[in-house]
Amino acid sequence: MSSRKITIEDIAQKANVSISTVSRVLRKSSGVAADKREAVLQAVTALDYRPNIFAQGLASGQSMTIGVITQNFGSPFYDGILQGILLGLEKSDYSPLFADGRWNENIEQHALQTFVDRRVDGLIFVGGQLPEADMVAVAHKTPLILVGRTIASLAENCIHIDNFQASYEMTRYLLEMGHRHIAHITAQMHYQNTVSDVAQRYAGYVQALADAGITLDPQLVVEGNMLQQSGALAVEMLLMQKRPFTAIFAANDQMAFGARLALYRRGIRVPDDVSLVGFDDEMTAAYTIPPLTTVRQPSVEMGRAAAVAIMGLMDGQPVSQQIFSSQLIVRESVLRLR
Amino acid sequence: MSSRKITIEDIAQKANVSISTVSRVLRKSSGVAADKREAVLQAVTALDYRPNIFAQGLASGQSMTIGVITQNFGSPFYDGILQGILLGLEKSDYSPLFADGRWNENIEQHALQTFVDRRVDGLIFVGGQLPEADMVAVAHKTPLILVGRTIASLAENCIHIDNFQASYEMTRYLLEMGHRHIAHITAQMHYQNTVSDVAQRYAGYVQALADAGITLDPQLVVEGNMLQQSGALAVEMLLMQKRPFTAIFAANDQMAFGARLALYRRGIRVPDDVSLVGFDDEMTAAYTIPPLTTVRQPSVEMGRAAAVAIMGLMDGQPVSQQIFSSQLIVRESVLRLR
DNA sequence: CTGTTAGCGCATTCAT
DNA sequence: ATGAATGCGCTAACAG
Repeated sequence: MSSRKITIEDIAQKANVSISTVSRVLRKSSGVAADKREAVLQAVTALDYRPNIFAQGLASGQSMTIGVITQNFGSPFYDGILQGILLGLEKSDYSPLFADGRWNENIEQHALQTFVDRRVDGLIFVGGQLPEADMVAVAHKTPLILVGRTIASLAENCIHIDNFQASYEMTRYLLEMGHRHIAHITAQMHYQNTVSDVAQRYAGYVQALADAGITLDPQLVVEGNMLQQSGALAVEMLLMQKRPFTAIFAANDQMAFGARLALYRRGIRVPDDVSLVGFDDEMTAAYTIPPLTTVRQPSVEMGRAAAVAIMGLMDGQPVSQQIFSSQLIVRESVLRLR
Repeated sequence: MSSRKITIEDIAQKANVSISTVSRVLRKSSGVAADKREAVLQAVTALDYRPNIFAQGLASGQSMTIGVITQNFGSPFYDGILQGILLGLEKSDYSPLFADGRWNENIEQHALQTFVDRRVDGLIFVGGQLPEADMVAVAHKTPLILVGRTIASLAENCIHIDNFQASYEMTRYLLEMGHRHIAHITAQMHYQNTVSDVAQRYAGYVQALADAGITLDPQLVVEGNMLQQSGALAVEMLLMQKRPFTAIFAANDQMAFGARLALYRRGIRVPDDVSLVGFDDEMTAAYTIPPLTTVRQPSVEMGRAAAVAIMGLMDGQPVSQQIFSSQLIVRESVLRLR
């Protein structure tokens, strides 16, 4: 039912030029007489010509695709980044290819291999588990940008916020609201993908307390795994210790949600009895009861920046490290102590 | 720094066979002498040969990719489906290509065009806005599977739950709990020949009421757009009408979250003053205050089924419609009326 | 069973 | 500025 695929040759004929001329105007390359260019363009639309991407790739070596390796479709923060990447690439000629590493190094490695096979022109890692050495090796062969993860030797290629600073500010906020006993729900610091982020958030919390002349109470620091349920467990642990506290600072919103539920189960009111804050400003944070005070990372903007950066890299432009600023989102989950 | 790309020819030489023999063993096609096959395989691993996907595509016309058009990275339900698709494709030779239609027909159309240009071998739509006619036209040219949306003339290609039934059961549940005035937050149900999921949910609600001998009060049905905020607005509208109701059934969890917040703002307790239920069982539904009663769709399984189905289609196997069963998840957001 | 050959559609020298 | 020719790496007849 479908008419034969129309090729560059068809339009060359219709425009009374050679195929190379057609190729030229399509590739926007060197000068072509205005009239001929016009004729070509006309033929293109007239015949609804669609270049064969395989032929293009074969002949040029470029795929016009950029590979994006994420860790978890469904994680609001990461999804924001994906949206940003999509937006950033929207009006370019590049298409993104996505893969989900699922927090698993082997799967990630496999995804990477697939991308290499598919000859992606550029690579964006959103988070990631691969060892630094591997990343450096990859960066050596393919333009690469990292979002939400920082690797010292690839600092130029990283896009992220200052987690230490953001955490410091959040803790300061709590202190200013009169809180003195602030619990912190963190996560394994050696869990690679989140290591830097979480560790820095912990460090910011510690520093803010220190600067306020408050001695850190190790018992008020409990460890979760970034998922909701662990936030609930963390609260249980906190409660069991019978160590008084008036506020809980969870290293991410998901754990804050879990904490919120555990408090509810215990009949502990938020923020009346205990204040609660998170980190990430997930979509639902604004719709929890009460709305959660948290830190917003400009994920969409970061994603878009990643897209722009990778295109720059592929164009051979030098890239510079980009640190975005975060924003403290004050909502109603914190009580001001008198 | 990179040694010349090694091609099929290199391994042909090293294995002392012709390139076509190499191609044969790689393509797993017709018989090849065991020893030669072995030699080829050995050479392949020895040289770490990677077929050029463009050349393959150009010569064979196949891209070994399947395009997935979703509507919203970040929506838990859809993301579950994506995960399932990823799982289902994992050990096949196909790679998924993703695009986000963002509930916008134009963007979706654009994504589709991109996929066509990239010569995807199959297409999976997760939800979608495209008119039925377009979908049928597409299905005519490319194997296609639809998840989370039902189109009558493409019934065989659809994977979904029985939304009518699930909604009916949810409404029955509310009725059994003693509720008589049940408000429903729905969404636009456009496209004449297409009964959207939302429309079916509405229908199930209506039918359950009818079967219980209750006259539908049109004022208790308000329309949102599936996003949180619209759920909040819906509640405001409901409240303004001063029509009494004891329960709210939102067509999806996101709107239920919004509704929850609006109720909180008005000082209306859940479930003490009004019960609230949603649909989809999003991740956070279990962590809202109080935990939300909702309907679970087996999204991951559905995604996997989609992957299997599309591969079957591409193999020319006949496909049969698949209806998954949903599950009513009873949590604490519903009060039993005496 | 296996080698030879002819394209697949386009980018790119190389001439003109 | 433009046309002709070459080849990208591989698959698929086509012969043996």
